[in-house]
Amino acid sequence: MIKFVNIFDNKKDVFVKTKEGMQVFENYPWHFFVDLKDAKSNKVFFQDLLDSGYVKDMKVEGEYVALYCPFLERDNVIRQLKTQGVKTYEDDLRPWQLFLVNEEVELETDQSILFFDIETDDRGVGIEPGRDPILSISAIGSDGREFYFSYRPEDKNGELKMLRKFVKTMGEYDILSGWNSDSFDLVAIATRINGREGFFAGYNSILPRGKRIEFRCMVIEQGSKDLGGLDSVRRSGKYKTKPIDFNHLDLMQKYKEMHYRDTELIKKVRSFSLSAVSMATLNEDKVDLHGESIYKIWKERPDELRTYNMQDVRLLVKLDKALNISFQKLVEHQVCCARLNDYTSHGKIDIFALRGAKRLGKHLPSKPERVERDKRESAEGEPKGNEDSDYAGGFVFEPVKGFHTNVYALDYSSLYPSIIKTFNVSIDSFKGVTQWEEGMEFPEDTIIMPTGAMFARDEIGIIPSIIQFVLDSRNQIRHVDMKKMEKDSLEYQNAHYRQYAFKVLANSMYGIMGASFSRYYKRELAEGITLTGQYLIKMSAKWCEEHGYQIIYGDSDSLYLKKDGEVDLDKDAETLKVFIEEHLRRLFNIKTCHLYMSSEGKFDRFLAIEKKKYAGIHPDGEIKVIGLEVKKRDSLPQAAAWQQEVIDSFLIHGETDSRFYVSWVRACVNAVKNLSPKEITFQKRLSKEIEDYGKDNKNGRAQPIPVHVKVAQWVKDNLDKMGQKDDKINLYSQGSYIEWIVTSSKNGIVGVHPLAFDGHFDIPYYVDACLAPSIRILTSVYPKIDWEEVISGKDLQRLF
DNA sequence: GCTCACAAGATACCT
DNA sequence: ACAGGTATCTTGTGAGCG
Repeated sequence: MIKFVNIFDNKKDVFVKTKEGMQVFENYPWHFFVDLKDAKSNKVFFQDLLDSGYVKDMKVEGEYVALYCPFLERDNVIRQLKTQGVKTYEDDLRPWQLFLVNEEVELETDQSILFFDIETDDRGVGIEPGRDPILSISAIGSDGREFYFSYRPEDKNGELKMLRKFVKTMGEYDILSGWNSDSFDLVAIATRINGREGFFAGYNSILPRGKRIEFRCMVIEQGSKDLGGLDSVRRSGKYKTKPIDFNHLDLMQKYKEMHYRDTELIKKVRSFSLSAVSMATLNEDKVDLHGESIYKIWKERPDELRTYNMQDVRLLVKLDKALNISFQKLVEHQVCCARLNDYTSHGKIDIFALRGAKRLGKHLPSKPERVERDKRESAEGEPKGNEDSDYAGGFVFEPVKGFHTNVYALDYSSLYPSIIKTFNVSIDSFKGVTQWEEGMEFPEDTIIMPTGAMFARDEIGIIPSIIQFVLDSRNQIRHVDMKKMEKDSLEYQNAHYRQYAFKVLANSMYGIMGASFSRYYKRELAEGITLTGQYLIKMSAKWCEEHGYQIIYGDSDSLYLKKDGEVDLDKDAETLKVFIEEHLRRLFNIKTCHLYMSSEGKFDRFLAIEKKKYAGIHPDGEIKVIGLEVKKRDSLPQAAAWQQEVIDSFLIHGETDSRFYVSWVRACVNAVKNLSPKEITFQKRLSKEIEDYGKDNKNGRAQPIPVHVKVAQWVKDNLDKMGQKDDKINLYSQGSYIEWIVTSSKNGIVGVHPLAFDGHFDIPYYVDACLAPSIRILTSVYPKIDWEEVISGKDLQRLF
C-alpha cells in the first residue's frame, strides 16, 4: 500500500510524492478499454491498429479489451476508434488518475502543513492580486516553527528574493494552507514570480539535496457565470489557482463548504472574511490598523506589520485547530481516494467510482466530448426540453396557504439514492425507454420506471452497487466501529469524518448522473430518478388523503399533513411503506424496496406562506423557519425584524386575532420615518465584476444594470472615502457585498451608499419595502383583509 | 406621456 | 463543472389609451 501525499504526471511518467520521498513510475503503461465484442467484430481494424504501432498491446480482461498506447498518442488512436464507431471506456484518464484507479494507494492523512498569509502594497486603486507588490509573508508550520519574510523599500530585488525564500520553506511541508488563498495569496505569489501563466520555482526537500523542482501553479480566470456549486456563497476574486505539484488547502473554501447551508452563520460572517469567521468562532479579531495603510506601516514601522501579519496566521492555526478543517478534509479525500487539490464534487467522486467499478470487473464510459452548451439559448424558439439539456426535477406542492394547527411531517430518507437502488438505475443496467402504462406487459427480467425507463432486474448495476457499498461502509462505521471507540479520541473523530464522507458520496451519485459533462451522464436515468420521485411523493400524498390527512404542503421528498385528534404517525408511515412496496412490486417489478418514509415530527402551529416558504413550531418549542425573508441575507434588516415579530406572534403566542395585526401594521407604518440608517440599508453580493453587467441579453438588448451594481460603481469611484479595506476582498469586485439606501423611487430606484447618505430616504418606498414580507404572511392568513388599505390608512379614513 | 402586463436577469433560497 | 424548482425585486419594452 502506497500512502501518497500528492500524485501527478508529465503525460508519461507518474510521480508519487510520499512522506519518504518521490517515487517515479517511468512510462506508466497507459491504457483504456473497449468492449470485447467490438474487438471481435472489428478484428481487421484492431489488427491494423496493432500493426501500425499506434497501439502497443492489447489484453483481454473479462468483457473488455485493454488497449495500451502512449498517452501522448491517445488522440490519434481514439479518433480512429470513433470513426470506426467503437465505444471506448475511460479513455480520458490521465496517467496519474489511472494509477490511482489501479494501484494499492491511499491518501496520506498525516501531512505537515504550512499556514501562511501575505500583505500587499495597498496604495493602488482597490486590491488586485498580482498587480501590487507583496510586502511580507508570515507562516506557521504544523510543527510549530514560525517564519516571517519581508524586505526593505530600498532593496530593488527584495520582493523576488523574499518570494523565493518562501517557496523554499514551502517545500519543507506537505501542504500549503491559507485563507481565501486560492483566489488571493497564491494568485499573488504565482503571478509576482512568473506572470499570469506562471509556475514558480523552488526546492523540494523530499528530493535528494540540491535537486531542483519546479512548483507549478497555474493562475486561471474564474468564469463569471460559474458560481462554483455552492450557490452564491463560494466565489470571490477574479482569478484562482491550480497548483500541480504541491498540495494547497484553502481553509476558507472548506469552511464555506462545511457551513454553506447555515443561513444564520452566513448572515453573520457574510463574505466569510477571516475577521468575521474568527470573531464568530474564536471570539478573536485581527489586529486593528485604525485605517492606516499597510504600505505606510511596512515602510515606517516594520515590526508592527510583522505583528499584524503574524496575528492573521495565528488565527488560521487556531481556526484549523478549533474546527479540524484540514483533518476532515484529509480524511474525506482519503475516503474518496482523491488528491487534496481535487476539491470539486465530481473530482472527488470520480476515482472512487472508477475503483468501485473495477472491483466489480467493469469499466465506466469515457467522458463525453466537450459540448459548448447554453441551456437558455437552446430553449429559445423551440419547444422546451431539448434533447439533452433540461430535464424535470422534484415536485413541489402548492401550499394550502395560511395558519394551521396539528401539522405532521413525513419525509423520504435519502429519496434519490433509494430510488437508484430500488430500480437498479445505472448506465450498465439500462435497457432503454418504452411507454409505460399501468398493467402493461414487459419482460420478466426487467424493472421499469413510471417514465418507461427499463433496467435489468437481476444483475445489480455499477452505481447501485457503489451506493450499497458506501451505505454499508457508513453503517459499519456508525453502528459498529464507532461504538467501540472512545468519544473525542482521534480515531473517533476520524471515523466520524469517514462516515460523513460516505454519506456525501451516496448523495452525490444522482447529481453526477445529471451532469452533462460527466461520464455518468444519461438524461433518461437522471430524469427517471426525479420523475419517479415525483410519482412516489404524489402517490404517498394520495394515500395520506385517503387516510384522513389534508396535504398542507410538500417539496420533493417531504409532506406536511394536517389531522386533528389522535394520530399515530409512525404506524401510518409503516402502513404506507408496506403499501408502496407492494405497489412498486406489482406495477414495476422491483426486486427489493429500499424506500423508507419516516416521521419528522409534529408542528403545533404552522404557517404555509408560499412554495419553499413556511414556518412551524414543534411541541418542545423549537421553531423551524424555511425560505422566509428572515432567513435571507439580501432582506432589508427592518423587513426581516418585523417579519420575525409576525412569525413569533403566530407561532409562539398563537395570536390569531386579525385586529391585533391591523393595529400592529399601523404602528409599523408610523415607525418607518424614524428608522435608523442601519435598519434601512440593503445589501447584495456582486456575483461578477462590474464591467460584466449590462451586456446584451438573449433578446439582443442591453440588460439593465441592477441598483447594487450602480452603487458598486460609485464605491469604485469614491474609494478614498471608504476607509480601511477589510481583508482580501475588494470593495467593489466579484464577491463583495454592496450596501445602499434608497433615496428616491419615482423614476427608477435611486440607491446611495451609506457613506453618501444625508438622512433623507424615500419613506413611502420604505413603508412598502419594510412591511412586504410581513404582509405576505398576513395575506396568506387573512386573504379577505385589504392590507394595502391598512398600510395606506384608507380603511381608517372611511371610518370618519 | 401615461399605465399595465410581460419578459428577463439577478440573487438567494429549498430539496 | 453534481442536479432542478421557486419567490422576489428590478428595469426595459411594447400595447393600449387619451
